[in-house]
Amino acid sequence: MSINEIAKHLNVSKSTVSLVINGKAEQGRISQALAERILTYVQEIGYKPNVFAKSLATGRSHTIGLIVENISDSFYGPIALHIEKYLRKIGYHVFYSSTLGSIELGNTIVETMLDKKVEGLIVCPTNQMETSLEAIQKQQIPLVIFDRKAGDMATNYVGTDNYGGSLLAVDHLLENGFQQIGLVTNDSTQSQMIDRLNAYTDKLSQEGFHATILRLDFQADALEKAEQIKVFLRENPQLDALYFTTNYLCIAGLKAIQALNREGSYAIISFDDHELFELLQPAISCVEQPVAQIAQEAINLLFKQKKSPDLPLQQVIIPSKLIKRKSTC
Amino acid sequence: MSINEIAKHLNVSKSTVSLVINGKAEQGRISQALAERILTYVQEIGYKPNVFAKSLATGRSHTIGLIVENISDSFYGPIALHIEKYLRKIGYHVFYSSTLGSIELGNTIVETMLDKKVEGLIVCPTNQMETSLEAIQKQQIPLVIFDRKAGDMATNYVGTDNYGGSLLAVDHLLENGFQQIGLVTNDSTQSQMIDRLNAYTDKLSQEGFHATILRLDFQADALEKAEQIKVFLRENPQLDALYFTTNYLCIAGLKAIQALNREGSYAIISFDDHELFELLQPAISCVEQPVAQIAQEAINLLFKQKKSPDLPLQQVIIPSKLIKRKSTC
DNA sequence: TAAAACTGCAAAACCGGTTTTGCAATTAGC
DNA sequence: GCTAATTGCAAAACCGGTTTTGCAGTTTTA
Repeated sequence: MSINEIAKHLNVSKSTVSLVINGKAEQGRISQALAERILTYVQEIGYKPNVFAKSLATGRSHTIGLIVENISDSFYGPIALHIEKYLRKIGYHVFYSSTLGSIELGNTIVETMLDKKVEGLIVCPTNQMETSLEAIQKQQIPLVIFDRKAGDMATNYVGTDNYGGSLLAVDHLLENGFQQIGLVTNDSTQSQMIDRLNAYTDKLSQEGFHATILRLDFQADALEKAEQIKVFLRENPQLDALYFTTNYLCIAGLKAIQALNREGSYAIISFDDHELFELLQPAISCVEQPVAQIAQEAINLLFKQKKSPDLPLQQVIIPSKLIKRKSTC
Repeated sequence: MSINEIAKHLNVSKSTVSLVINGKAEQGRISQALAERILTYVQEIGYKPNVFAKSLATGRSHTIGLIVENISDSFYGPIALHIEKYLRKIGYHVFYSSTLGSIELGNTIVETMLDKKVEGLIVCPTNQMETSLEAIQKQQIPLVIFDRKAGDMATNYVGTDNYGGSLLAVDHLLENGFQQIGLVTNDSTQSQMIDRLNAYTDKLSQEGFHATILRLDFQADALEKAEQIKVFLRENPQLDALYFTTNYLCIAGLKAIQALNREGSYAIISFDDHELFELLQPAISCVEQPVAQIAQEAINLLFKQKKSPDLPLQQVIIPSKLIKRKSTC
């Protein structure tokens, strides 16, 4: 059933029907009697306007795009949930895509999202995504970056205080008397990883302790990572504590420790919480990122920019929290 | 830049441009020389057809909808990842939505997905979703249900062999000498839960053992569930083994056990694996659902129906696998 | 009481594509 | 050498909405 057929059936013009349906009867000077007749009929047949035609005429898609590294990850999943839940309430739909850290994929994903005419994008950028992101800004499409910065581009941004959170982790280990702290991170140049790493090296050099760092291949799978961690642990028998810069690295590390039968030999702390960390023996302390808050701030920024495109770009840094799970650590 | 402007600039008609762009130059009897001239210009200016206009004209959205219970869950997340990854390759985009088990939400989500003109739907149904699902079928939109059945509706369906998988779990406990097996499930009437429960009660009654069942409020949060499990464990001190019908119930159960200081007192098995189950002490055995395979089968069924709408509806049951993680259990 | 303003709606223009039809010019067929 | 078929493209119709304009008929205003 189209608006044309409705108009024909009621012997009115389709412009009249359109105005009435969209609550613009008054502005279109349609009499109340006619408006009611139209509304009644529309209700009766359960008319739903064709979304393609509507979008074509209005230029609006009521859709936003969410680009994350991996939707099945325990950090991005809850963010995706929150975003969709909130946006649905205000009449938006969400396209999602996972870059899996691939530069190439990241760029094509941005391109196809733009082709789909999303009204806004919330993006966890891959490396070298700047050109694509600039294309978004050039098209005046609201954009919020989260989790890590996109090079040194000026964008709206939401993230946790990675440096500060990382300091909390290192301090916590030091306060509990651990001095041989190994850091396990990946080799990416992403800002959040750099920040976490820097806090560690700064603090250790400041205290006069030795920094022992393992940089894992970002693209390696979990098994390979665990293998490399095993080698690292064997080569550094002096370590009494391990700091993992993300939870999936920590999981790989725990598997490595288990494989070496060294359970309980290390004080362990991780950036990012995980559902089961509190159930492990001993439980794993961590620096927690407030996921719902990150998601909500991203939405806020996005709609702020939509409302006032000329507002200056904003950076929101959310403090992270230390969760202590053991007495010894 | 619109197709009209291109046509004007090249002094040709827009129909010619459209035919050439869509590779129908031959069928439209456009000379190769003109076709090349058009293609060159189109490339030069980087023209992208307006997706709204294209969809309006063709009736196609190249979009499918994915409705799950919770996108951030460790079962649905990987399914969402796989579906999006695969569909992107063949030029489709994916809208997602989480029902969170709410009947009301489930129905409105289906409605808005239909309004968006998705070309297909992959749905993990809530209770009482039948009317909405029938609306989908009436509109001839390809539909695949997964994880659980939608009442006794005839639909395409993909799921694991819940009864068989559940038998594997119970058998495994029995084979290892445990005879006082408690079952922790939720109170939903969803088919997959019923199947898992039935395998348990059937097997126990067949072996002449007593069934001890806790049905948790489906909507309760994790903390409440853990509390109820604590009560259950206190009231049933005879239990030597626990079978949880999903991994999140198992997690709640582990927390309850920890709170009661009864670690190691039970043989534990769970339906659905979890990233960290293998790291726990003792590690948790489970019945694993092959997530990627479920996702791929759902896609296959969807596109089969798209291709041949009159094909009979299909049910694909994928065998589940027992993962043994301890010597004692 | 004639010009001005307002009322209530239809008609038209527009959004940007796809697909069918039509028509002059050329080629083929006999 | 005249008709029929084919070529190469333009023009028109269509998808289904929104928004602006136009135009009688009525009511106000001076």
